[in-house]
Amino acid sequence: MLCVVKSTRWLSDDEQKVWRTYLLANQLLWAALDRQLQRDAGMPHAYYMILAMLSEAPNRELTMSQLARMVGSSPSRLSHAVSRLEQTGWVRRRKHDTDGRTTVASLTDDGFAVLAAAAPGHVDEVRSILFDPLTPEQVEQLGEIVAAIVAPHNGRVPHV
Amino acid sequence: MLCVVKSTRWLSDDEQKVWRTYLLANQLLWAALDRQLQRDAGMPHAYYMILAMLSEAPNRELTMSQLARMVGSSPSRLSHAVSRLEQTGWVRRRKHDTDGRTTVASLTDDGFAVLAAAAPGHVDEVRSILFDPLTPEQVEQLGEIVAAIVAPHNGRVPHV
DNA sequence: CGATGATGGTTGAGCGTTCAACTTTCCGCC
DNA sequence: GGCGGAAAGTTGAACGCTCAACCATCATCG
Repeated sequence: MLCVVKSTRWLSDDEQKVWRTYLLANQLLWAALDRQLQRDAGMPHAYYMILAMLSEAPNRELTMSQLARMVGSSPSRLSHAVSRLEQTGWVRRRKHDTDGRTTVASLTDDGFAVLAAAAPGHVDEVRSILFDPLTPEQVEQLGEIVAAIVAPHNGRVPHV
Repeated sequence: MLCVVKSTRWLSDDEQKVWRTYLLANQLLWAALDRQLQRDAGMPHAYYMILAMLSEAPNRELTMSQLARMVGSSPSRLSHAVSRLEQTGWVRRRKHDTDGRTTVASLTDDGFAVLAAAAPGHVDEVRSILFDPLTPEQVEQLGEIVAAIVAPHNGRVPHV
């Protein structure tokens, strides 16, 4: 008779250590990133990403759906976020011309200015925490590793 | 005359790609982890870590400070979390015997049971998302990479 | 002994996120 | 044309986290 009960393969000591250190590194990274962005731009990283994606889009505007997919957030989360960004005057909402369901978010000049002001500090932070401590080979290895992690979920970006 | 204005070293295309993919991989990981834990144990990952650290501690109890350091959270965050875990009956608070300032949190039997029930699924999830897609060499490389990222912040765990 | 600062912890308000409804608009098809 | 379902967004409540303020207790040193 086949045993159909899947027994758990626990983590080896090495894996355990990698996992815990990974968690720590992540905490480090997010803490630094969010602190820096909150201080210099008055917004969390998720909001920065929204502005960044909009700034790179043609005419600096995107559908809510497109935007949600690009920053990997749920429709609800994005809607709340854009509402807040609208209050600060960095993003505007308007109805789509032809499709009555969709609304398109556009980056205002104020929003772009804030983004431009925050970008250098943000890049410096990413560099100093993630890239500077690594050798060029390690950066390359990291690239392959994250690619391998993302690969199985081909395209399907989860709603965080 | 020396130029003291630090000009930003922008990310190269390769670095940009690594960074974006890293963000994506992270989203993937946290989304899956939090979804699984929320579904199977009814708690976020931060709470799981609290229970896990307590379960490994002698007599399954730890000072709030110790606990906060181990899970890398601020005193405030931990206090709120433990309050909540107390309401569900998974953790108990009591005053320290000799030092009147410190309070010690202890894992209840219910809390241990919940943790034990959630652990296998959690480990499976970590394995299937992080370790399974990687070759043994890549796991080793990842270990060195995260170690290199953590190293500069020697011991100083940030309050997330 | 008493003042001073350090240590350990809690609290409340505000913000961001999630989750489950819900509305509106569009599409396909009888 | 009208009906059922899919697609696009929004909303409100509950929850977790942050930040600043705060309280209590210990340690030190004059």
